[in-house]
Amino acid sequence: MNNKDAIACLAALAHEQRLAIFRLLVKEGPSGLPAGEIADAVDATPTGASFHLKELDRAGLIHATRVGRYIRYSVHFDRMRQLLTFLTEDCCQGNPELCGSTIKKARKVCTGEAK
Amino acid sequence: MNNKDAIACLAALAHEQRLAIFRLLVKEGPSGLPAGEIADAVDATPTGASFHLKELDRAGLIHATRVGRYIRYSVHFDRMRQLLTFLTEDCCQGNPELCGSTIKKARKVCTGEAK
DNA sequence: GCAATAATACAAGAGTTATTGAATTATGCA
DNA sequence: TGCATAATTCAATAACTCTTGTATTATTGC
Repeated sequence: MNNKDAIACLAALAHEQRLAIFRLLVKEGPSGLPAGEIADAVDATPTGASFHLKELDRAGLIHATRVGRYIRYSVHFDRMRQLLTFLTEDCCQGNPELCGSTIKKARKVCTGEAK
Repeated sequence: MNNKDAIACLAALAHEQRLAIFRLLVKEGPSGLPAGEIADAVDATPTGASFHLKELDRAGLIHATRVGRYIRYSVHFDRMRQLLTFLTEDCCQGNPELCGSTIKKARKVCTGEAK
């Protein structure tokens, strides 16, 4: 994950309906939900939901799979973890105790790093 | 942290210079840096840096302290943790093994929750 | 008080992103 | 084939955000 990727992710999430969609899909897990159900859940028009889903997809945060006449969307969890890692990278110059908690440990857990 | 707060944080971070500023300050830790040094580090004009610092401040992600004629900015680490928590909340309906890693654990560590 | 430095505030124009409605594509089923 | 459903694409307008330059505020030291 580089700066540009992270900005794309953050911009994608920085919108009321897109954030609601993302959190809905985070809760839902890998099986995801079809576009129509997502639109209903966040009170979006089909057109609006489609636009926002495309934005999240462009950022790499979700991905689409056609299942019959439905298109199911689910979170791209690797990408999500990469983003969280990026935001907490090198926290407090490697001294997590400085910020009063353990963001660095969190990062390790998020990413599965053993470092 | 509610939806509006999270959107403010994400929008604040979704900008090249602001993200660079934020990451610089995350690395720097609680002591922070003065505005001028930040502006130099991210190649911003004084006016531009001021605008972007204000945006990050408005989102609650950093805060300002005047020290003599300098204004030092540092990360508001609690707010940062709240944001990471918000994004990973109720991941996979509480079954972190579903997403192939341990985002839920990460969240506990981020937030210091014992739950 | 005055000059210099650090930083912010304001205003205007440019650029980008969001919303809306109508039209289009893809699939399933009778 | 023909119709209904699921979802996307396109085009136009509206709304927002960023950038730039100038002016202003706050602080230090002579």
